[in-house]
Amino acid sequence: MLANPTPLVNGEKANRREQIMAAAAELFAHHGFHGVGIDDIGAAVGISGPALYRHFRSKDAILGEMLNSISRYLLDGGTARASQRDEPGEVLEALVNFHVDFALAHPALITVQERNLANLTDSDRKQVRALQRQYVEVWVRAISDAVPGIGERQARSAAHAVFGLINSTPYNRHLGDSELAEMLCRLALGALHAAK
Amino acid sequence: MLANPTPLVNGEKANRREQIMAAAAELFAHHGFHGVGIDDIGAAVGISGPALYRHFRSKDAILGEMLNSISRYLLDGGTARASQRDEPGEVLEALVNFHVDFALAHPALITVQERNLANLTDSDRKQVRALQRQYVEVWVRAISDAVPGIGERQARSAAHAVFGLINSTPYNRHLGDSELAEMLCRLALGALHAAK
DNA sequence: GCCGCGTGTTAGCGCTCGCTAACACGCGGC
DNA sequence: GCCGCGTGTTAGCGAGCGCTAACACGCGGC
Repeated sequence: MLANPTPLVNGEKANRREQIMAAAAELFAHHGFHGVGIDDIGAAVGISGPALYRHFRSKDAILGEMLNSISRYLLDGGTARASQRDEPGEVLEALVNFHVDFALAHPALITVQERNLANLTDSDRKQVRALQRQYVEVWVRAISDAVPGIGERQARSAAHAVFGLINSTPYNRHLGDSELAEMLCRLALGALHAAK
Repeated sequence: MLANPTPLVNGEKANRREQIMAAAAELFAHHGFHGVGIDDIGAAVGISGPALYRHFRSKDAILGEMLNSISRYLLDGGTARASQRDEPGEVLEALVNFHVDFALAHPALITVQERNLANLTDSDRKQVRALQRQYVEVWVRAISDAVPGIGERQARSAAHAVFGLINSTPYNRHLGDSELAEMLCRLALGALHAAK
């Protein structure tokens, strides 16, 4: 699954840029952007610090590209799934499944995206914010359609809350992957059905 | 409400230590522990950098005391509320209300506690982790009692997920406080009732 | 009236950080 | 066979960090 033309992160046979981004994601998730040095990232992929500048313009650029590709992946996946279904309940369920799958497969990316927005360049942050806003809009529409009588602001709040629920995967290592996926989907849908 | 003998954070007439911790919390929440300098914290309370060392042994100590007092506040409040009720459903509801109130009143503290565990001293981290574990246990017991047939591991997972849901307050500024509180409580309880 | 103490200041040390410079080296194409 | 290019190395820069040192100053108690 998630077999991408330009794989988001796989850390296997990926080219150097992707290998670096994967390693950086783990480090940023654990220690925070400012807590990770250029040398740490280099060491994590078996080269030494300054060699990174053959692949990225700066340390900021690594984070920028990382958050941009995460946000774009979520937005593209979300809009695709939302447009493939007709039944409002099915759209919501598909979105929940999609987000849960991502959060389970890439907890480090979830963590970085949640914590490190403030460390982006102004222009990078603007781009990422725009993508995130659009992704939230997909959810807001789906929730508004599936939960009769809910207001738009309420739907937006519920969306953020459910993101928080699903994005708990980095702290949530007590169940097997498939069991956890099922649990998170059930909790998310249970929450949304109680939203109004 | 929250009228504490040793107020957690109030930023008003508090003594210097608490004033500093409140300012540091906001800064850490926004920029991350390593993204905030001693001079920034000083400036935020109207004194200059090194003067902080009259009140705290080190920058680490500020974070350590902050996270410790948050964790202790949650644990104490949680155990108190859990022991004041008998009906399982009421216990859970009281815990949800308590956590929601805290998350709404102190979004910056929520953010710091979520993101900066890794920046603690080893001994501080050990203490905080222990408190957090106990707090989770309070929830696990409440969930196990209120949701018939749920396993302990499932209850623990659900607890973490609901923490994520409630702790979305830092991103969730679209509703008024009381409306948001009601929404979060409803979502949290809706999720928990769907847990099994 | 002085002294000690609590709390503030500025200067500056030592270290680490992001990043650049200068150089090394293997490989594919003419 | 050489040359250029992609990708790596180490040395070192300037800036910023946490923290200490040395000093200033007002206030309450003897």
